[in-house]
Amino acid sequence: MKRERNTKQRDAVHAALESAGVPLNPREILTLAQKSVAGLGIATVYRTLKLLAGEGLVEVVEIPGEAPRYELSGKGHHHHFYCRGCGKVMEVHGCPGDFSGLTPRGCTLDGHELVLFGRCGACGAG
Amino acid sequence: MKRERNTKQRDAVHAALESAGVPLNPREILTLAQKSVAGLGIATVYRTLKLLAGEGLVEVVEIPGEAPRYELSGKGHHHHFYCRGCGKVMEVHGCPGDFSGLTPRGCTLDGHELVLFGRCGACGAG
DNA sequence: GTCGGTGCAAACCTTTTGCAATCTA
DNA sequence: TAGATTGCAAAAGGTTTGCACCGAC
Repeated sequence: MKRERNTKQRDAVHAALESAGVPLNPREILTLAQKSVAGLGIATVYRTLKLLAGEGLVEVVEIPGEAPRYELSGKGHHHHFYCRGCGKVMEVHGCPGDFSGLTPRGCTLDGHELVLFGRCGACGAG
Repeated sequence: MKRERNTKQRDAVHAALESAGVPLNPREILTLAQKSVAGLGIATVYRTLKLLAGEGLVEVVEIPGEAPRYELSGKGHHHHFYCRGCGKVMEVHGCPGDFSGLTPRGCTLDGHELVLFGRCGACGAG
């Protein structure tokens, strides 16, 4: 059996996500985490994210047309709003819920992903 | 002004999407289209897809964790069901519709993307 | 001391771009 | 003929992997 070890790199990645509060991409995570672990490499960020995702501590947020972002899990079921103006991602609490009526015949539904698009207040309706 | 020209390459890409009926990724489109245009290059597929998307003839289908796929537009508003077993993508007709209640305060909603996950009949409930 | 984790660099993959040749209108 | 389009190859991201060294337990 393979036990995992606690390292400052892993803490730094986790802490970066925690302090940000919004989904970050690996590059942003690297920048943030390097403030506590100077020599941190991007490869370690990817490895750590994959590891944390495997543990269920981190979730992947996919915005169509964007690189994957990562956020801490444990926030309960939620979705995201993507601002086409500034690219900012916000959490959307609540969920329309039951999509079973849309499921194709013969298929079993076990999850869904919803992303809202628009413009945030700062970017205006333009 | 820049007028577009009709080329066999463009026809081949469009025909490939038409014959498939389901969203395809660029590689699959290349393979299909090469049956009618032998020397077709992947770069042309990408350029053509972008061009067709700009014209509104093609739409991008993003499945979290998967490479982008493309499908012909003009099917009206719909979403997709992704089978975790075989990776097949099916169309989902109908839409829960109004997500304006979920939109963050101060934000303007102008679109959404919904993907359902599960297993198709052939892949069982496993 | 062991063996998992890390950093660096190279490898990979997908997508984009530069450029000369080609083809449509 | 003009200029958009193409194919090839190189470039440009983003992500993964090999390997020797480092560090947690």
